[in-house]
Amino acid sequence: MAARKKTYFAVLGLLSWKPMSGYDIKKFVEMGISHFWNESYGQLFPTLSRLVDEGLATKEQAQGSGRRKRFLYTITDQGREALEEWLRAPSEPVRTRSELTLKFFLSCRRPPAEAARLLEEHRSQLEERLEEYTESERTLARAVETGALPDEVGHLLQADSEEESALDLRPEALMFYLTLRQGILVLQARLAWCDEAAAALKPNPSNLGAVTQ
Amino acid sequence: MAARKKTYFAVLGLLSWKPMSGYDIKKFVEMGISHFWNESYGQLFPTLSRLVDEGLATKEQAQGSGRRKRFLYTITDQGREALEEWLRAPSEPVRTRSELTLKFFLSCRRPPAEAARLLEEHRSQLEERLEEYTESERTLARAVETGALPDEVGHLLQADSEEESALDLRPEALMFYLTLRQGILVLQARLAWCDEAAAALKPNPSNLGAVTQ
DNA sequence: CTTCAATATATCAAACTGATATATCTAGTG
DNA sequence: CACTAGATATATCAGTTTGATATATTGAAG
Repeated sequence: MAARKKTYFAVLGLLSWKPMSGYDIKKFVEMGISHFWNESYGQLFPTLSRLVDEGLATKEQAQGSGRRKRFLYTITDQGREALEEWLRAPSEPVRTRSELTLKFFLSCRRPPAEAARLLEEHRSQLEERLEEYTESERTLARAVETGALPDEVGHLLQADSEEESALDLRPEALMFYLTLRQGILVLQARLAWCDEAAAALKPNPSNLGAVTQ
Repeated sequence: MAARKKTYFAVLGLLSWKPMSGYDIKKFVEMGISHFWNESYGQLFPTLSRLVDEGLATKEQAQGSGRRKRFLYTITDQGREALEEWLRAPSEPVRTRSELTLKFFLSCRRPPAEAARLLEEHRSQLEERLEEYTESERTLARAVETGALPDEVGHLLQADSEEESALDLRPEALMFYLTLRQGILVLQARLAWCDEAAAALKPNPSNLGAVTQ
């Protein structure tokens, strides 16, 4: 047997916010919460079918833009119960697989330039992401007070019925903001590590003091 | 098609340090580098077979403790070439799936106590790990200067031939130390986030100033 | 002398990834 | 107006990874 059906409950959780299609969910995860979660189509569609089979969600045909087919999935009461149970259950710690850290580690007995190069690659990867996150952070900090989420995720959460009063999305905005802050803090920590590691590997190891603090 | 054979090259990389058995590799990863990497038996044994099939490693029967069967895998020249190529190739960024962060995010419209409880669970999970890491850090900081790695990993790296002069493992110790530092910095960042998030969710949101910095 | 933990290899179902196939509609370009 | 690129939308598949378990031997502790 394998694993704990993370996708299964993740999807259920997202449906508890709003009925969505498979495509919507993918976009939502990608645009909104990719710093701490991810889903692939290959897992998404089978999972949605399974949720329907097991009575935790319902599937209905909806209007896609134009004449495209589009299936909206809605959580059921039974689904909400299952979700709550999962929310209360103990959670797995994060498992990380960092290819760059592994390569760095392995470069131990190789020319010193190699470790340095890997740290540079690592740093530039992190900086690129940090820039994106910092950009989002500004938008979200405003959204926490106004409820105006960026459209990529906002349009999925807004009430679809025409004239209805717009939902107040400030609670959601706060969650987007806070979880993004986590992403930023972790990135900054990783960047700080790059500095530390680079310093420790500098040709002249006057660093030995620094290394042991 | 899927993926980039990370296990394949990870195993090859570890074998480039020292010939090992499947069990050794598992233990090495678990004891030594689990803060940034992990491998499961289910992937390890098939991968080892494949490395042998493709000429990147050789398999030979060796003496297990007592009369147990034990297979030692040794990297070949072709293996070293393939490894170097991989080391130079661009690397995938880390993808994280944090169950606790997801639950926290989803708890948006639920009783506030729930988000608080999840943050507490998160914090205690992180603190537990941080304690272990901090313990290791002390040992490794010493090992950086003496080369005396903790036995769990050290015995795998020491020359097996009886009277041979012991290898100087200080370069390896430095890598263990530095990558562990990464793990510590990231844990600390996550803990700092728990504080930040808890503060932002405190009943009286005099935090709005704090939230927007 | 028995039971427990460590050593050691191996396999499997289930979960997950990354790529790709298919098709429709929208907007912009020449 | 025709063409094309990109967004919308569902779906599948091979390859990768996980977590659990099966099996067997040995060493140490009680």
